[in-house]
Amino acid sequence: MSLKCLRTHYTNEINTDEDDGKEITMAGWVHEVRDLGGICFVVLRDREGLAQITLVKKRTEPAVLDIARHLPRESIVSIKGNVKVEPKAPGGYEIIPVKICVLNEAETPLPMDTTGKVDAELDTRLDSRYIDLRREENLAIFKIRSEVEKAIRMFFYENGFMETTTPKIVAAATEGGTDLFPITYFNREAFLNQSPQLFKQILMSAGLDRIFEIGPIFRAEEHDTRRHLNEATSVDIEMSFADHEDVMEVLENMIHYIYLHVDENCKDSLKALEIELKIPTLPFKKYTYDEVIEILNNTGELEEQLVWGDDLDTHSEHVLGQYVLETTGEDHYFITDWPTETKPFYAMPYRNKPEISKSFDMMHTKMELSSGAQRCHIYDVLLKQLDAKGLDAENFEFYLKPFRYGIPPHGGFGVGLERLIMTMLNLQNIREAVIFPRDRKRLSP
RNA sequence: GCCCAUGUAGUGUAGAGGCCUAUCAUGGAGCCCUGUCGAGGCUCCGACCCGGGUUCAAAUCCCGGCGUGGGCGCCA
Repeated sequence: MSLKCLRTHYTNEINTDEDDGKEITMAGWVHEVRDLGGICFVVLRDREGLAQITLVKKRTEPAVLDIARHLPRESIVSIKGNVKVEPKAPGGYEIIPVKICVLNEAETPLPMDTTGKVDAELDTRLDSRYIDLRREENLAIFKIRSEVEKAIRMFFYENGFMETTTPKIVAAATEGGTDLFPITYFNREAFLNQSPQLFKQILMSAGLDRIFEIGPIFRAEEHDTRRHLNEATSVDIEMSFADHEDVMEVLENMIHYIYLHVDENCKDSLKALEIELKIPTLPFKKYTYDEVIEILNNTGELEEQLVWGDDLDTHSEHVLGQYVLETTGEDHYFITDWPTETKPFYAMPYRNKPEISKSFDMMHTKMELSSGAQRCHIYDVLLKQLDAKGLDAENFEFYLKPFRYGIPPHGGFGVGLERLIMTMLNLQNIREAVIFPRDRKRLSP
């Protein structure tokens, strides 16, 4: 027997104009049971919403009524019945049940409330994600995240990019800058990769021309903040015969495309989250690093003046974000032309001004979302830059060799997907943007 | 890693030395009730993170541990 007979319709698939009187079967979770004595309402919930099952005492078989009245909340049921158009019912229809099949009874008490009557702390929610996602507004985040990833793929396929997958287990601590998780690989030491960077570039030498990847990255930093994860998702691209200006254009177009797609395709989820999307305006405003330093030093909001060569700390990022928002009304903007020494070795220095590089960060008012650059494709310069960062070229042999046998000028970026979701949906904690987040303290579930 | 805050029923909270046999909501069990509401009414059930200390007396004050939240650093 196929399980198809357990569900003919999702709760949002009833058409009140056509389906009145029709026999249907719905399956899902018992959201609520309200027994008023002579009449009893069971609210059934599935992924798409709620449906009211109405049992009138006088007209319902006692056995069915008895089952309904004693259903523990969140039990799994399949209910066969007839659709009755009823303006009083939420959704405009109710189901008059013929048969209630209890597929799995839930224990009580539940680890947390599913109806929105009682709040739960994030930690409690994450411990019981399977319950947490039964709440519409929490599931909505992941319905949107799914659409964001779909939009990213659509955008890149439409723009001539190939999707790739690169290894997450690597031999060497690649770029420097961040701590890596060491692992045992058979009897050798290995690491979880911090970024697909080096592999993306090798693929430019291979001639793949334009690639993108959506995949996990691992950072062993012991930071513990609302905007950091130890396992995150990176949207990475690399494109050949392109400079940093070309790359920034792709990035802003991608962000714009995603916002439009979500705005168009996630109306219910946005409503559940009470979010009105603010579509960013193209092109994004660009500030050079030099301009940023000057702007920040003129705000009078820094305790200490910045000097050329400083990286921006958290406070500076916030002050700058506010400044940009107030002067342009936009959340998204670029900071370009960073000092070469603040950027990784693979960033391309300007030929006539090697102390600055063809690199950029793409910022949101609240935090950095992306960084990218035109890459250095000149073997000798690359060696020099590795050396300047104190990195040993021998460890990068697998990466460097392709640069000797024909690699086009190229560039790319990486975007933190969770940060994108977080800023888009105004989430207060980045963990809300991951179903099962990994942070300094959390390794389960 | 540093700093600050915090830990009370399944969940979310009140309590700030004795009014604590610990508040309220939600939830669970039971009873009453025929229409949309977070339905309502009544009865009952269920908790002070752990270990020391101060005190006649500790949920409450102190110390340590652990957990959690936030900020910073670092990082994306």
